[in-house]
Amino acid sequence: MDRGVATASCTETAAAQIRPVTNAVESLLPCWQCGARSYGVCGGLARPELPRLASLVTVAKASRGKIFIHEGASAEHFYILIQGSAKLYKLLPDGRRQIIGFGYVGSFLGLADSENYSFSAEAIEPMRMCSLSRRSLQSLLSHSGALQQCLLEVAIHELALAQEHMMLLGRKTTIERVASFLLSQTKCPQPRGVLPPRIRLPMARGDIADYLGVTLETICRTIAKLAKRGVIAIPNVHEVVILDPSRLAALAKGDCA
Amino acid sequence: MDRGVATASCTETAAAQIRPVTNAVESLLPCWQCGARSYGVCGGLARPELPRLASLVTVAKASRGKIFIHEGASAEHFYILIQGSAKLYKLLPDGRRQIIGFGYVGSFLGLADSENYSFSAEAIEPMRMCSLSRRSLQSLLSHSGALQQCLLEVAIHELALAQEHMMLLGRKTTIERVASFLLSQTKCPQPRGVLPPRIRLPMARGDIADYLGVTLETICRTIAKLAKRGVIAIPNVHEVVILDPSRLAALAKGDCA
DNA sequence: CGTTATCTTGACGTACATCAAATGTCGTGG
DNA sequence: CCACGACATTTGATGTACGTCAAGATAACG
Repeated sequence: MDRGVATASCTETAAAQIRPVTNAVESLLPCWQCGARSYGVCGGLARPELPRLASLVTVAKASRGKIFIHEGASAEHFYILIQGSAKLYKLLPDGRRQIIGFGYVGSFLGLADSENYSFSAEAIEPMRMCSLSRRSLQSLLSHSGALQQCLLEVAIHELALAQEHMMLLGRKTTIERVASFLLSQTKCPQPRGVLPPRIRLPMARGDIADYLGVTLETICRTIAKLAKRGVIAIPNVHEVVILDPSRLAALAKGDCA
Repeated sequence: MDRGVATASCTETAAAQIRPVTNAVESLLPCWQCGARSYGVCGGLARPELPRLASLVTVAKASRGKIFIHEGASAEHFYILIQGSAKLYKLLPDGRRQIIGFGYVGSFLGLADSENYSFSAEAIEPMRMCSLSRRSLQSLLSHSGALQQCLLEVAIHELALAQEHMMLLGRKTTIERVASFLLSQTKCPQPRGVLPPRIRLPMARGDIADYLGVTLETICRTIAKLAKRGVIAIPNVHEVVILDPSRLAALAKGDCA
């Protein structure tokens, strides 16, 4: 049913393709990669649906610190992150900030329940993303039940994450928050070839603080405490090694002191 | 297109109806009512789709205190609340509780991103709800793009609410939390004929506390403080009158002290 | 290699939790 | 109808986890 509309060609090395459609196809290659991971939108799409997606998507870059979604602005575009990472946050009038989540490779960003974004997004590291206009997404959705299904699953998953985070923010102590955070990071895309216990923290301490609802100083102290207790080790500021996973898990659930 | 398969019988008073199909239609009447409100799932459904929905739904009751969704249990059913209200919550092993939301008339409850519920739900008041098996919902979704669309919107709206709540739990002071909560309650279905400034709080103080991430005592003190300042009045424990809406809104956003 | 941002550690203050007791509310049965 | 008991709410007294302020150490960057 999908005959060769020049779908394929999916490796980085095959850049020497001739037909112009190739570029579009290439832009969607990362979606396949995301799909390999758990919750990318593209992961749920069947092969025949990808060309249409590819034809509507453009690849954009953002350097560290670039704010590419502005809370309150008209929600014209959606993004699928294909490289780097981002922080999503909301602000109060006086500048207090709550980071509501981080975006990694495969994340779908920009879902809003009104005409406007309800949060901002800023690149933590140099970033690449697929950009999709609102109208394109609507068109895709109306043509593909699979995509709709997929997006629903993504939204429901995000909702479950948000609920877990509410529990953290409302009821957990600082050490439980940090333990939970470190554990959750182990489930994020990690650089290849590194063993599971070592995790990368691309974000600043202040970002972790605003994500966990405490201050920067408290984050420092708590991470130091975990290290002193031998639960983790800190080779450098942006990496953590989990020495005692089960104890960390127990701490995260508040099972012990 | 759906002829009378003599489905349910659903109203308390009109049990003497003759044509079997009437009951089915009637059972879905409350959906129409929800639709009048903003975010009921049924609200987005076109008339021709309702009979199919009605044929798969059964009406259930729950008395005050009844836990009808158990965190961790297999997610076999979804519910659409048609009367009363409920609290949704998660627990930590040691009993700490975070209420992640309240359900009112029109709420769709039970969305889970795995085979199991990720939260519990308990009736705050005597409750009636439409119950829908997981397989029924899947069947409905596969037949109706409109329903899928609708459910996506509901999920996205819930997500936005959750994000707003994260901001509240992570960064707002107690008085800001209470002000935000009272304001949000003004947007919930209220008993007919009552003027907007008076809001009903069916839940206990302890529920509000677990929703806002503080203690019961702090809730009492803060409500009392708002009353002392003349922002609200408290005719009785389960009702609040907003005397100064703009000041309450300012407090909720942290705009002033 | 200097400049600046980020991180870490310490000293002190405070908003909220905890503990405790009085008061109010509601359902039940005498 | 009223009296009783159980439970919810309110208010007070005290403790503490975390925030705030400040200074120094380390890392990032041009």
